[in-house]
Amino acid sequence: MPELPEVETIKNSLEKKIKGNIISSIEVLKKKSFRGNQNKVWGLEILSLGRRGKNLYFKLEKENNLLIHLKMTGQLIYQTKNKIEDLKHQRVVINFNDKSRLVFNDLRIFGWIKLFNNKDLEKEFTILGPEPFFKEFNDGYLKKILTRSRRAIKLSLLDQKKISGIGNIYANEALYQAKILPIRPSNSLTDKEIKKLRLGIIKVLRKGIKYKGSTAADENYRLPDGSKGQYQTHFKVYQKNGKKCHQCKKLIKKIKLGGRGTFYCPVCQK
DNA sequence: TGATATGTTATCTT
DNA sequence: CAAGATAACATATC
Repeated sequence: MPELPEVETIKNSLEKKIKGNIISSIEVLKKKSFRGNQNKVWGLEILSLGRRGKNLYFKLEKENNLLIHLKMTGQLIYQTKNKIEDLKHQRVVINFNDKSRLVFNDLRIFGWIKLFNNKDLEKEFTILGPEPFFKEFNDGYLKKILTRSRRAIKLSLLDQKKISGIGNIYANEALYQAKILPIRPSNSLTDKEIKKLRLGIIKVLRKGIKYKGSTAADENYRLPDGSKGQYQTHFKVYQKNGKKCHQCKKLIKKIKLGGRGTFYCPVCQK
């Protein structure tokens, strides 16, 4: 799924391709997938690209911004003029002056592109918790949000209002890295465990970015050139149920937590 | 064929 | 009242 490392990878990759491009038109093939008046941005230049949590945004001229959320199956595929090819689940197509285009392809139609002015975009971001790479995400902050809750620690990691950018894959991997069981109540973690968890989160996210995100089994995540990420080859627990733990050789277990697949080593994680 | 996968949000419950 | 739990969204795949 597109989580922080996947969206960061798409941002970095797209930046080289579309920064400075001028939008010639936007075709909305599925109404649900685009909110706002797409005609307002015709003729505007893409000044820069940014990411906040799992959100990607393009800053345009005249204080316009396109905010994009891929949800679970969204893809952003860039095609130059000699490589134009229709995809199976096209929802929005952004055409550029140089005849290249960016296709928003989304199987399940949960994802969207929204048009915002600068002020409203800022407002959208205020509800999100700090990025794991922000200074503000320190041991004290993590302790503060965890001691207030009795929910399973994994559910706290997935809460975008508390920490932004972590999804199911990286939550599972970070907890393995920190040797903490996903079902532990958030407020039961010791100071030492909180520190290990913070470092574990940062470690797996950095590794995810290094390998250009993960395209696990049955996943739709793609880079803008259509290729797959490679972090899935480094998973320690995600979708590894029934396989041996790297450290202790016992079998990785799978349970459900908050309706989501949850993977852990019953020996290494306490 | 119905269960399964998942990010976010609306809505219900404790 | 707030926090937590759960359903809903849409669709391909097994």
